[in-house]
Amino acid sequence: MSHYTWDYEEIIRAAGHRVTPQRVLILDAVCDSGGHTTLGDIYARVREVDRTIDRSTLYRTLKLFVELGLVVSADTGDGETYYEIAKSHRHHHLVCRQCRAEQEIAHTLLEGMCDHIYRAHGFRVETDHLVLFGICQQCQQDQETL
Amino acid sequence: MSHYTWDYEEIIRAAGHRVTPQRVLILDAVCDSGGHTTLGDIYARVREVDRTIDRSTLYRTLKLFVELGLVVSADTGDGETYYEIAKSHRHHHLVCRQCRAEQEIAHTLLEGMCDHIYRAHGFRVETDHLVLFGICQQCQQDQETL
DNA sequence: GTTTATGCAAAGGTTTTGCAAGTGG
DNA sequence: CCACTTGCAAAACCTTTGCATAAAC
Repeated sequence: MSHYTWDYEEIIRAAGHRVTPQRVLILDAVCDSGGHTTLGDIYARVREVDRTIDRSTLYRTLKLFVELGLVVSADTGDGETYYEIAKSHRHHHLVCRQCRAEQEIAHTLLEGMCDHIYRAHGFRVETDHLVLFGICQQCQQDQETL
Repeated sequence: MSHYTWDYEEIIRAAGHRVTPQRVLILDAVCDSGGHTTLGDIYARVREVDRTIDRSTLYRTLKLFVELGLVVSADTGDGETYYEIAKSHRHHHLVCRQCRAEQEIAHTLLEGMCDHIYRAHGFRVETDHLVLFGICQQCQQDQETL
């Protein structure tokens, strides 16, 4: 899951923007974090490499990356925005309220719902990165055995 | 859509909290606003009755009401938290990315998806107030006619 | 060289918190 | 009465913005 597989520099330049060390560093950080991360986490990562990088740069850069489609953002509904490297397949996340574990799920599982909503309300759901909260299998089993 | 139908005072007291004029006023305001409202809106409403009520009281009270299940909160991703009186039926919201219009949808539309997820991953989705982003019917039509 | 991006600092906004005074049960 | 609540003020956040400097192209 590396951004090295696509020519991100070309994408940035094609949109009339410049490839700076900071931008490369930030894209690296989002990549290295694996799943989805918060801005605070990305900040900590880039800070380990470059002590002078500023939060405002991070905000501006992430906003740009989302616009360019290099990064997808997800609003969890709990106040924090999550960021993740754009992948080829649309997917979403399940986050367990108890153990905080997260897993990825295919977009296929949501397609039925999107259809239902479109048929009922004419509304085209475009959430490309949904985060659903609930209780994971493991925590359910742990509760039953109590 | 009135809170007078349930014994909210009993719920508050049962949890070891007190029924103050401010709390009653705030619950009234959330109710009167009909659908979902922002804290600023609630603040304006309660201020019309009581000029001395403070924002911090409002924050504390709404937080309490959410804990008690009297009010549900949702983060629409635009920086403000929305509040709404808890209703008997679970429901969710659609937010248009273009015109920012919001509409309510029945939980029924999500049940199929929840089942799919449970069957595929054993994960029990418990999001009781989901906010889905996309493009509403009106904005789709406006785009087509351009 | 131009134009864009950065870092800094400061501002704007929402939400939280410490504390003395007030009030519900 | 006593513990919980309130209002006030201040602080803690998160995010954005203006501007001079620095860097990319």
